[in-house]
Amino acid sequence: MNALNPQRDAALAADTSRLLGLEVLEHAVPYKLYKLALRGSRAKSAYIKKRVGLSIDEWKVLLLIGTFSPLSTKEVAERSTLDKVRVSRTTDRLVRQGLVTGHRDPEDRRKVELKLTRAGKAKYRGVVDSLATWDSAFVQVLDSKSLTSLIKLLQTLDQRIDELERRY
Amino acid sequence: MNALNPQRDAALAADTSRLLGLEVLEHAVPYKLYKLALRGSRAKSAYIKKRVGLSIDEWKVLLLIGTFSPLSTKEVAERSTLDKVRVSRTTDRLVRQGLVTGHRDPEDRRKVELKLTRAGKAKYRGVVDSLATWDSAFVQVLDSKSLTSLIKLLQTLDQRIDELERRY
DNA sequence: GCCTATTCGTTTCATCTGAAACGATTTCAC
DNA sequence: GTGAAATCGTTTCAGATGAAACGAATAGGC
Repeated sequence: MNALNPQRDAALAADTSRLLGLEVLEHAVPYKLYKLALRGSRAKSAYIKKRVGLSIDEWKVLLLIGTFSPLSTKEVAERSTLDKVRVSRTTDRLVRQGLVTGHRDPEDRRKVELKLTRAGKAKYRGVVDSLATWDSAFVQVLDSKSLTSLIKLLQTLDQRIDELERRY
Repeated sequence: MNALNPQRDAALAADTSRLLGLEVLEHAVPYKLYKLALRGSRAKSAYIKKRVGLSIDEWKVLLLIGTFSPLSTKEVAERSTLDKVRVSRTTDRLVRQGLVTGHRDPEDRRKVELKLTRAGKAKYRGVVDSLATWDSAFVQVLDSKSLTSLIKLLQTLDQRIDELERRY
């Protein structure tokens, strides 16, 4: 496989006529970005699974409930990238593990008031601690200037997606 | 039932979230990175789906076969992020669409020689063109210096994952 | 040659997934 | 008030998923 060559990559990304499949797939920025994000997510999840024994969905939901308690199923869905079906199933699992309680809201009996149990709070602290450890270790390779620059670049690209979604 | 202490619990949660939870979930770099990559991938896939009518798996496999033809199922799996089961099912769909042929390799009758049909080659050009259009439009918001910088940052973080996987 | 181990691709099977349908409840219009 | 519409969370159902089992073919040791 070819050595990394940022300048050539940039040129390739901008020059349609010279593109072949290989370059598009393996050297284009979107591909690198996607692969990095996926790898990072998987590595972090494996780490958290090992330390607190929860799946991605589980610790995400637990984190939200622990932080904003009490929360309804819908509110958890809105604050995460999970849909309500998935949240419902995840909270069900958390309840069965004795980490979360889900009683009907007396104010509106359609809703469920999700709260952490004592055991849930202990898990919550474990999740928060693991996340903090991993995330800070992750970005520690970057000095503060690089980190600021990265955040700005990501934000720019995020806005770019808005534009492209409108255009195409 | 466990004895709850709402006031103390609320204070604890709020305090913890201010220190860690909230920042970790919504403001941390890994989260931004993941969200951007996911959004970008979905937007691009929707665009390609609209232009050439293929799913992500389908155009990825088509792209690899078109670029390295002939390729076996295993080779496609190795060059992509898909496992062999997934590749097998995807090629099956591509064959049924008349875009790919899969004859047994006469040299080694366990293997399948995957090649593009005439229609497959037309699709291939459509995929390449769509990818080039999207990818170059995507990174066009960044000047060449920013792009180079971004690529370097991504590479640094990718290596960082290697380190963290070894450590934890 | 012969027998075992390995490789390749497909199929099986138990699980996961989310759109749509659903019952229960609340809100709104009248 | 009464009935229609909307909201909330769960369940259903048809399709997707991948680890493991599988048959077919080849490679390697003797």
